[in-house]
Amino acid sequence: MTPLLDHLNAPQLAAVTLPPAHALILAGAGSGKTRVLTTRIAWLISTGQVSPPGVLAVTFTNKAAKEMQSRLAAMLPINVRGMWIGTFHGLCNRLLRAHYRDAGLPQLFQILDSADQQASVKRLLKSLNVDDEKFPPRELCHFINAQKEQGLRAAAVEAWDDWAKKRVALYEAYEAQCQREGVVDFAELLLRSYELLERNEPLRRHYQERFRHVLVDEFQDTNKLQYRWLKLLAGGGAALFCVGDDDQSIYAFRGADVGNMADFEREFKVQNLIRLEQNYRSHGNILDAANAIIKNNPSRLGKNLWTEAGSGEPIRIYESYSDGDEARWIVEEVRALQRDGHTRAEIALLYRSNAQSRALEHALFNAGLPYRVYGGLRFFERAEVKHALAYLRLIANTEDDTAFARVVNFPARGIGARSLENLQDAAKAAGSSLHAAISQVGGKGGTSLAGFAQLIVKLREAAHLPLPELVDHVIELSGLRAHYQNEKEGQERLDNLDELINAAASFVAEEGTPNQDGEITGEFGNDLSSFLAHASLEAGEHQAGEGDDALQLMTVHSAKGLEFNVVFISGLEDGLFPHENAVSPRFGGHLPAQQVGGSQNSMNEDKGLEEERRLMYVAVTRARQRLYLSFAQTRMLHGQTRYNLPSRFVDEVPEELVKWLTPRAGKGGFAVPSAPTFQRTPRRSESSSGSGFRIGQTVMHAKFGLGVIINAEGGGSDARVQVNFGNAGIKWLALSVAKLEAA
DNA sequence: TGGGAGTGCTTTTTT
DNA sequence: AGCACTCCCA
Repeated sequence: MTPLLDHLNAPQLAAVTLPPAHALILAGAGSGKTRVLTTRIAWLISTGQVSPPGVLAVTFTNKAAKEMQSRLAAMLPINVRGMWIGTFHGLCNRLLRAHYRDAGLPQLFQILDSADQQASVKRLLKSLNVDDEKFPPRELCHFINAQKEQGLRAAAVEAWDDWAKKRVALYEAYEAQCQREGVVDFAELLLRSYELLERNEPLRRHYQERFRHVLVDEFQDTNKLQYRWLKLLAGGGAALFCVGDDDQSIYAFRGADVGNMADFEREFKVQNLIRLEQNYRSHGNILDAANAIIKNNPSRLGKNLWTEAGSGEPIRIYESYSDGDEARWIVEEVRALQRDGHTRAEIALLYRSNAQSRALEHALFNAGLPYRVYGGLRFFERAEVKHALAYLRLIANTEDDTAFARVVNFPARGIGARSLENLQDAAKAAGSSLHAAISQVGGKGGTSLAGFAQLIVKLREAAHLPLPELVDHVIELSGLRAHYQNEKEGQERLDNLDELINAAASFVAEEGTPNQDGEITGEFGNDLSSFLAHASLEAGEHQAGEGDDALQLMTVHSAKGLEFNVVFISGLEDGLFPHENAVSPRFGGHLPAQQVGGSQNSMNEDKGLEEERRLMYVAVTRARQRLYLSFAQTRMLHGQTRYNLPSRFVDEVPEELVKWLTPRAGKGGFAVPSAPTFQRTPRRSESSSGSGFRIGQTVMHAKFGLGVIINAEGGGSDARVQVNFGNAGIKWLALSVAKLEAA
């Protein structure tokens, strides 16, 4: 056998060497999914079953795409850069650049990221005099994207009442605006290339015949449109090889549809369904805990992870009085781990929502422990960088109103709201871009607007410069550099602008097209245009301190795909994790009435809870050697102290796998008595101490079960307490009536 | 034009 | 509580 296939286990080997037919690979966490995917491609190519151009491999993140590429490069003696391996959006961009005319786009079309899209919608609402209270840009974007992800253009969207009709009209107007400006948003990349292939038969044939093997990573995260896109591309007899894990589907909230897995199996009559269940990452106890948790989800394709590694250490569970105490305990534990030889970078602190990082950061900072928080602003999303990019976008395309509006008066050059309004009116009347409208609003010499027009002309004259020099030039001439030099805290921003020049230089070095005298070459247009696409499609993972030995702080969502020797999952409290909004969804207020009521609601609740449980499953399976779970009785959230019950997910971990670091909590209740410092005098009464209860105490009610006292008022025979019963809700109870017992 | 005060929001997020 | 955003005034 080829060395390629060495060290694969039986199901992995079976998956890698499947005949060219459709296949669904159910790959559990840590089961070697990327390995199977890349080895499959390498095997197909090295055995001559397909040539590199015949392969299309899709992932969701740039990181995953790069990982796949570098692994392939190590396995194959060929240049893998020419292969079609990338993200859905990256590949669609590639397709549209190559066939921009057929797709009805200008050659140098620009890509709007989510922030650009929102700005664009906002500008649209303003120009149409639409009340943005009634149609919040954020929500409108969400609506537009959701339609596109269903494959629906405005004309195809059904609307019954005036409000819905208006929304659809705005969708249409937004489309027209984007088309005029020559920009596309993320969802548009997908939809536009889908339509291109669907409507253009020769082109579709071409690609269908070209791609013999289509491979998909993280298939459970695909949305409806992505699945249709795949079906279309594989429609010419290509073998569709989908790898995914329904138990790790945690993005339904943004349109991912696990149902695609079952649909794929049915629609393609998939004969080859292979389960990768041997886990190479975690010790047995951790896997057993994960299996036990996920088993509570009724709708699964079914899978049970196992390992040859020993059972390892027990799962450690810690109960604390407050979020602050929890954080301080973690600090102590991390110090102990360090003494035992663990490096900080191999320890992850996971939490359900970003707000929870504050307490952790506070404790880590005070303890002087280096840490790194993932998920903040990324490089290309920084304001100063976006400003510079906006100038660059105007060089590539003066019609780009989003870019124009962003920098027309930044740095300030005396173009106020008044003159901008006039300009927008003129542009609207003439159906032109803001830039083109300058000449119409007395943009003759002398005015500030004319000065800006002059600036753009000058910048465009420099377009022939090598990209890094062009970027430098733009930063200088636009006045951005001077602006930040004058700013007190501007140094970091200046550094970022310099970093942008570096980014341009390395981009050209790695992916640039040969570019003589500014001529447009290659399928991506020129360097400038492809660099701008790169900036939109890859917001820039790299952050300061990447290589440092620092604790890794992130949400469970961002931890997907990663692994660590030691994992802490903190904030395991009902309401937080599972999140209350997922379990009892608050409806946005614009849904048809019938969707809010009865069975729909509980169905939504189940769906929500199941996704939360998958999230917990993802969190648990990040750990290799040691897993800590922790929860706190009180937590500061949104400026208020909350009293939560332990997460039901804690109860779902089998007792025999657990080592309690604090006295074991009862099912759904607390074990550790509240700290003595927790004597709070209720605001509207002297005290409720005469009743024998105190705030924070866990109590038992005959009907509602276990709960925590979160507030009290009145006194003596009139004493009332507010109790959080978790599932049963939060209730005010009169102590003289309700039969409450200390639990 | 820019800063200070007032207001409202707050799950998860890649591209 | 903290942050982003808006509005208003000097």
